[in-house]
Amino acid sequence: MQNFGIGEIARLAGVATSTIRYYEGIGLLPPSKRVSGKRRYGATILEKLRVIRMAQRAGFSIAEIHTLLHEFPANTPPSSRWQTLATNKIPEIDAQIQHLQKMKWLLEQTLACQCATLEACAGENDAPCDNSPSAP
Amino acid sequence: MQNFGIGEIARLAGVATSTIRYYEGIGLLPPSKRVSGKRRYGATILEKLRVIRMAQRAGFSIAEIHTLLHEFPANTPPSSRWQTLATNKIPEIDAQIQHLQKMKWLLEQTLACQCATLEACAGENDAPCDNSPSAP
DNA sequence: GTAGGACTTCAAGTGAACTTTATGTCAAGG
DNA sequence: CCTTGACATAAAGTTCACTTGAAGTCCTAC
Repeated sequence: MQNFGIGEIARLAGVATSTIRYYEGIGLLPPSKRVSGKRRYGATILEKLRVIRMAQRAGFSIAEIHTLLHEFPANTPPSSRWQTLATNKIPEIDAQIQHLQKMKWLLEQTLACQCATLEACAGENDAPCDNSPSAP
Repeated sequence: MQNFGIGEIARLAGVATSTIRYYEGIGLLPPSKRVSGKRRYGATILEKLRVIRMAQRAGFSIAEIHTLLHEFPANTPPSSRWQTLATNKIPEIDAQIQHLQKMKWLLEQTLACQCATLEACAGENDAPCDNSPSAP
């Protein structure tokens, strides 16, 4: 069953081989079986990579995914793991959506503007929100 | 009129002095007048900094702000400048909003899930969208 | 005259998530 | 026997928008 080389896994999972090695290096994936020095994988690695990618797409950082995968007591059911992280993440996502909607509103305002100078634009249209990426 | 030191401007504008020097270094702000080697500013710098901050909050990168400020023909009215960039930016923002909404949906799905393993979760809930930050 | 504070420059560091590079090993094919 | 290609490691590079550090200048106050 342990039949795939890293290149094949990378192609099947749609990631770079360097990414897989990197994940292993930071402990996101467990050290793989080796055959004469080379990594050999079974199909389960694909599911693990899919979990990682799904979590990334859900907005989790690598550090958070590490928590999700490895920092719960061994018998914690996945639903609890997700819930712990997701209940914190959803308000973050809501805040980001709000911020983007204010950005969009601001741009639509300025599209309609006829200010004589950029400075005048800035003066008339206040900052869209306090969720600026640069805000503390 | 050219009465403010960089520290005072930084306090008034709510940015760090290093940020102002950095902006000048990359050409986002013009080289300032010097008095015995030290930067001296008039009040217009505050408006320039406000334009920059507004543009950042509207989602523009430093490079895009540079375009906005310095890479149009000198007589281009500000409304045209904004429009050129904003019409490209708004669809980007829409895409980001969509992506975040799908992330939220995905998290809500997994909150309700009872999968036995994380891998099962990943298998049942497909990737939220093709707008992944890691997508090409 | 010296201590303090604000300023100067230039170079290097930060963080996230990888990618790229340099160098080396290994088995298979011609 | 030799080349090719996939793999290995370790270290350094990438991007963005700054920040931090080191070393020095300048003016004011005591």
